[in-house]
Amino acid sequence: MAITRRPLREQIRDEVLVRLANGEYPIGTRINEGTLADSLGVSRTPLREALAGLAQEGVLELRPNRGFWLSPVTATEIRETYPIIGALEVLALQASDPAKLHAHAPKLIKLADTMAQADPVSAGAKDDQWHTELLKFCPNQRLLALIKAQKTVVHRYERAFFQKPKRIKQSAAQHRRIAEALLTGDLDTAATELRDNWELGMQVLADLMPDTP
Amino acid sequence: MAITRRPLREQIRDEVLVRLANGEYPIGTRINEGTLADSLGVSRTPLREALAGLAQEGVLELRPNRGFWLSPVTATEIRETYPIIGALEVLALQASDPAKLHAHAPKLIKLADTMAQADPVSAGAKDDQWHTELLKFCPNQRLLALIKAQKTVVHRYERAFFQKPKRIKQSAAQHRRIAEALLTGDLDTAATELRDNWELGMQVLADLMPDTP
DNA sequence: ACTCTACATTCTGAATTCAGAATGAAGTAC
DNA sequence: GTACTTCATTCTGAATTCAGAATGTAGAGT
Repeated sequence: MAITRRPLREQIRDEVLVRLANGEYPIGTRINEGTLADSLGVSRTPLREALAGLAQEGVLELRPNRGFWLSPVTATEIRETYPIIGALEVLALQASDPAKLHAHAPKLIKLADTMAQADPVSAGAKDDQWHTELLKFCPNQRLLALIKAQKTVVHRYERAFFQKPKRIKQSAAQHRRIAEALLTGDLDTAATELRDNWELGMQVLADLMPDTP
Repeated sequence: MAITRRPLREQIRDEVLVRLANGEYPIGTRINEGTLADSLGVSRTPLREALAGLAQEGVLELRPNRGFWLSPVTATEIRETYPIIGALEVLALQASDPAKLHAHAPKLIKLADTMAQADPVSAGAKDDQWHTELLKFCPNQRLLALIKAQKTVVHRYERAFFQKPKRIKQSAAQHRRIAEALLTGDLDTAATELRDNWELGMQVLADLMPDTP
């Protein structure tokens, strides 16, 4: 067995993200370090390190002498983050080997079709999976890490997006068009469609958010 | 007077970055937390928080049970980071108000000309200043913060780039062309030239680096 | 009744302490 | 003389403790 000596701080990070995704902490409230540390069964030191990391990524907010807060994500924040992810994914796509993308396109088409029939609960995971597959030939590891970090910030809002089955279909159709463009070797179209894919997410979610709290 | 109660961890971060920029710590060595904490006059707790933040950005490396290391930047890392910065700056440019860019172009041209005559020591600062001025109308604060973070990683290699006066001139000329494109409202050309500007930096620095240590 | 102040409580930010992993040196076997 | 093992030392990772800031409440004064 692979002896997993993962740093406590990383395990904490993952667990906190899971709890956030489950909506266990109400938005807009303060995180009580002591209470959370107790509930996790660890001390405040590694917990603070984990929270500080999440704050640096933008998942949490750290107010001086006021601790960590789950500030409600504003429409502004959505409008700022999604274009970043879009641009980074386009860059990752352009950095990938076109031949490999071409060979991989059929699988991406299949995955898109699977997603089209997914229910709102599992659609988010399918969407994630598709994007991961799309970028798996990108050799720029730093870029992939950065994309992952940015996605973490908005990850818990995916659920809201896929609430309406229509959007699942819409998004899956975009995925299909991207994959088809890769099949014909039309990288420019693929890039444009990919940007649009994130643009759609931005528009929908920004509209759902309170405007300027 | 504005009573500055800046968190210790941020002050430490800045001080460590200054020392890194001054080349006070030899590349490829381990950072001794205790020693550094003593030399800074603080305890290891906030120091670790600061170092963890730098590690997350990629300035340092954190090996499990081996502490923080100043791993030598490889050619690979340069080749991975610069395109990211380039893509993000292009996005920031495209998100800016064209009218404001147009009005600001003369100042950018002037700054470019100033930089063309700078010596290798001050050229880096001039370069930074120019890029800051270029992006100052970008309304996407998160994007600007991300760009700043990415630049931190490669910042201490700027010095090497501007060692040769020829490169200062080259870079300044690119800046001028970008500004001129903004003056005529040709945003596409400006974006392309901006990408090339980072491409040039990447090529030169990657060649200077040891290949695959 | 309302407001302002003083004080007690709670929580964060930082220092200190403790436990366990990694490193290096000494000693022994071959 | 060389290689392997054992043990002491050093350093990281985590827990605990301490100091000071923020918040909430009770009581005095108007």
